[in-house]
Amino acid sequence: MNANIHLAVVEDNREFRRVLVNALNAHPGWRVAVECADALSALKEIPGARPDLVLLDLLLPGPSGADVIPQLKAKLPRVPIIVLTVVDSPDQIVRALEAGASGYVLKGGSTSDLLTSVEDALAGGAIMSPAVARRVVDWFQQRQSARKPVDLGLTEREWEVLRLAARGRQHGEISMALGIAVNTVKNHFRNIYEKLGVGSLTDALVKLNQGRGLLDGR
Amino acid sequence: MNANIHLAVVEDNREFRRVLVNALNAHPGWRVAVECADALSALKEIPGARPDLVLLDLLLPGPSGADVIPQLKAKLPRVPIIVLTVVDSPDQIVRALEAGASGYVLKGGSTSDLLTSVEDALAGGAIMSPAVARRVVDWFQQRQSARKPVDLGLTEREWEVLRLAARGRQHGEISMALGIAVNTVKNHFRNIYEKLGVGSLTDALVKLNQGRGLLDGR
DNA sequence: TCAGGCATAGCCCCTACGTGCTATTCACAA
DNA sequence: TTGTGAATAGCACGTAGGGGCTATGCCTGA
Repeated sequence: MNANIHLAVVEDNREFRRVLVNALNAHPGWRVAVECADALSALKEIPGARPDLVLLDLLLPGPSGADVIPQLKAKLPRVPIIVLTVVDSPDQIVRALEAGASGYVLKGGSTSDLLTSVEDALAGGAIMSPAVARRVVDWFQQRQSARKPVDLGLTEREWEVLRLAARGRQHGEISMALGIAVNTVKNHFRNIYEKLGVGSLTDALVKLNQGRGLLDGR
Repeated sequence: MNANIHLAVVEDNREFRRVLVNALNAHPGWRVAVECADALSALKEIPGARPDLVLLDLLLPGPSGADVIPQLKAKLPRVPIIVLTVVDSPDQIVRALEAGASGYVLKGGSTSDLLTSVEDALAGGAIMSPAVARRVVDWFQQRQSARKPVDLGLTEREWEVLRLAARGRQHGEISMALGIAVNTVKNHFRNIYEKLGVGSLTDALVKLNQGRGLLDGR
């Protein structure tokens, strides 16, 4: 099964690319079939070469490596992509994983660690070094805590009203559902808006989703 | 620094717990200070014992291990919790990580792998075996793709308008931002609403978030 | 006992929004 | 060439939603 594994490498730094390619070629059964220095040529050359795995740097001249992940994945859905970069922000990591990366490895680790990672990825696993995993876990926890403390003094009733509104009910329907007058519903909204410092339902929902936008990611 | 690391183990299976405790105690400098067989006693005994790390099974008689994570974390914020279980569903894994677990290890790996994991966690890293990482990555991608296929024939321009609206901009602001007339913006909305089969912005956003409710989870 | 917060409710007003209808331009495919 | 769809734009109309202002009954804590 080590027959002839073809690899693709996208990395703009010449020096580092040389080292990388040499290390990979030294591994029995592996061969670096494509080398690219930027995102555009990666998109041009990689799909045709049909490699078994892609090693991708994020910081590239021009379009970022993150941008090419979805497009590569679209053309080579079953080919694992490992991101290899110095960027260690949780957001970047999560974005890469969402885009379809199978692994995320920080530059600076040992070469043998990297080779192991590639092996794991070829075997169908996903790769996260403890440092990267730490970031992902941080992201999860911040995501969680970013949701709860949304506690800007809204009363129970106000939450009820807001939740119904967030499901698309309008004032009249809410008043029916809660068995109160429309004017009362309006009053609740009035108070909600004041507490949140906004001026419309959409604003309120945006605020509660903390600026994340209600439909980022299309 | 290996001075005297105190560990806590929560695991209902007597056999497995024995094996586990023996393996951990065999490690120089480590000592299992607390053993619990269920969630309730874990909550009672662990905070007082102030261990340096907790190994936690998810499948326990009575309350699940997942339920105790937040409470343990509240009392011992800086103590890493490693989940050690047979449960490998992405949802469970993500839930545990959100709750505050620092690592997630599947039972069935080798004991030495486990010991390495504990070391990594004590060193401040997070732990995910390739198998677990795979699940997490799957979760990310499914989360992403669960959003995309919302493709009810909206044009590029319509998405633009909608995205701005979802961030709280109103018709006038959108028209400014895009350099088009307010009437055109209204027209886009008209078409968007028709395509989505709704009658208001809120409805549209609800629809695109596929009924998930815009603020479930308060 | 009294102040203050909450839920309730009414009235008036204005405007952003949703909708019905029409029209022009451009690009692309039949 | 003609037709279809997208993007642009206008006008007119009605209403849901947001805001100013006031008021009452209830409960709780000082």
